[in-house]
Amino acid sequence: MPELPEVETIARGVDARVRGREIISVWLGTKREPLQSRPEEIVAALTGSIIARVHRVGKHIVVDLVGGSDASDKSVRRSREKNKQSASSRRQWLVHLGMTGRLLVSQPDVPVAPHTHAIVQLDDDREIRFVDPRRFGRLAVLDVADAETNQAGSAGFVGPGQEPLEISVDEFRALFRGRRTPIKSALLNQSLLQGVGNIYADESLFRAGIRPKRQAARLSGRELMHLHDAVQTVLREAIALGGSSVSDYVDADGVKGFFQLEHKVYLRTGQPCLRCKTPIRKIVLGGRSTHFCPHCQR
DNA sequence: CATGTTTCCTGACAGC
DNA sequence: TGCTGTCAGGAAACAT
Repeated sequence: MPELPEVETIARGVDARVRGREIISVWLGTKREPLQSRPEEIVAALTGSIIARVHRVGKHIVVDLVGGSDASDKSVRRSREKNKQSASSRRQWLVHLGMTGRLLVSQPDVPVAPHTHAIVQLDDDREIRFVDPRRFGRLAVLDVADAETNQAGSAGFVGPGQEPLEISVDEFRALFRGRRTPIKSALLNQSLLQGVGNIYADESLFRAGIRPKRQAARLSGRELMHLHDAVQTVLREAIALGGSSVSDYVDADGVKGFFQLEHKVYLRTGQPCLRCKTPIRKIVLGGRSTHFCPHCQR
């Protein structure tokens, strides 16, 4: 399941492969669930655009697009006129991989995998393919409004929460103030921190020595400081190793990550804690499987 | 608003 | 072998 480190790895890989390419055409499958924007809007936004950059925001892959064809779609054209951007329009293609989504850069002769929902043809004949068996992933396009609209000064999609790798300790503490929900659930809440998912929530809590069920608001300042550090350390290490390959995750080249070898609790139910040998326990918290060491985590 | 619960999907796997 | 049932889980929708 792609979380921040996996999405970062994929975004970097795709960026290195397709930056500067022009999009020639777009094919969309018949399934509706993966499309968050209207199909005509997606086709209009992508076709003829140049890929300026591919990066990550939270768990989203963001493809910055510049220029491109005039939209044949009325609402798209209307909004562009309103923003006076018809000459150098700026849009973003947002990809969320959900549980099983993949974004692949393929040669055209590579067979199209089952559950391929979108194929974006580039000017060098390669293709960006979006594949997602379980269809929890989403594609959307966004017209980027004027740069003043968001705080960071960077135009475009910013997501609902804070970036775990950029947040300060004080901001991090403030996120959990007054929250009665278990700390694990709070870590998974994307409108607080964006990018942390089930694996890295469990791993961060283990490294900080905190029980997943603890009420967020009841953690001490010191514990939150340790958790802030644990989250950042775990995410940075995971990025350095290309993410975690559990189930079928692979990066843009089809290469696996190696952080799963560093997992201390995730999917280690019943196995001895690597620090104290106590068997790792698994519980369900907010509908999510949750792994922890009952001795090391208080 | 905060929090908890249900729903969407298919592949993998257990059990018979 | 082949069927059925269960489970996984991000995020949105819905309920409390």
